[in-house]
Amino acid sequence: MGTSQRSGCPINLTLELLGDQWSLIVIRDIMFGRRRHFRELITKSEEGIASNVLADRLRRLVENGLLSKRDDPAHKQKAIYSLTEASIELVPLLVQVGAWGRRHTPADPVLAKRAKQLEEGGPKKWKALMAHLRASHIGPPSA
Amino acid sequence: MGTSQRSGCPINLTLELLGDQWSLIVIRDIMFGRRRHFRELITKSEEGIASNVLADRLRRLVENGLLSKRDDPAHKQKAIYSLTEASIELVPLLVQVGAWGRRHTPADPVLAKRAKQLEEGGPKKWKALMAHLRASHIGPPSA
DNA sequence: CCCAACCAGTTGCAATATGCAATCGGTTCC
DNA sequence: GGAACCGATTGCATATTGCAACTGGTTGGG
Repeated sequence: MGTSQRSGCPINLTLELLGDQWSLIVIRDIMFGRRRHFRELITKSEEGIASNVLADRLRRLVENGLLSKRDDPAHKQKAIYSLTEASIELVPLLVQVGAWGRRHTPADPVLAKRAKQLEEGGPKKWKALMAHLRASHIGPPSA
Repeated sequence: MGTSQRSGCPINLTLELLGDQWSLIVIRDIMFGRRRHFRELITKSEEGIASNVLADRLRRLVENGLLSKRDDPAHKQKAIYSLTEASIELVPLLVQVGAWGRRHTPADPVLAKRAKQLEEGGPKKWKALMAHLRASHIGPPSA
């Protein structure tokens, strides 16, 4: 799946990276669900991702610059996954995915609440969220 | 793949419908590439979709209300595929997919040109495009 | 010190999906 | 009447997914 390069269309290239059932779910959980470790992603997964698939997706997302991985200083075995600038810039895309899902799928109103707030908050709110994510995943600019 | 219902999250439900390598490519080609027939989608496909996969995706997209299918009055064998209101409302989502791809993938500048224009045109331009698509795919409101 | 719980994955296997090329029965054009 | 065109379908090799069990190592409490 690596260097396929079906075409240079930006939509196609994005789908080659993220067009599967799980990649955006993993990013959603890290972005909105505050998960940072493998175990958290597995055990708190609403959709029940399999551990081998999660391992594969995390590896590929890191490989493609959508996540970064580092050791947890407090625990030799724990790995901390963080969003990168590239994945933080998926916020507007995810907002539109949520907005469409809210209107055209039988989405649970409770789960759709955050999607609705982000959608109605507009670009201003998205940018605030993105700034917040940068602070907690990438750290201050001079760090 | 039918009634999986992994969760009621709007992002998840959207990915269950459209989260694969080809569905959004097919919609992109119908939406921006003015393809309306099976043959057009196959022979003019930049990415080279296989005919069995295209047949499957068209069937599923029709089944899920993202496309409609009708007979071509001018040719007994031809089927005309049209966008529906649901897929026309994917415009903002596709704009964001294109916008992200333009920034974060090695997209061809020529192919990225329309993505750039739509992105920079803002919601006003998207709505104009959506109105145009409604006119040519769904027909006038009182028809 | 010891053991249970926890850590990030890996392995094996069956089921499913994809990619590819050839082909089908029917239609239309010349 | 024959070639080109129509929307698919078929058969087959390969790749991906889902599931459950398991691995080697770490940590914290008693």
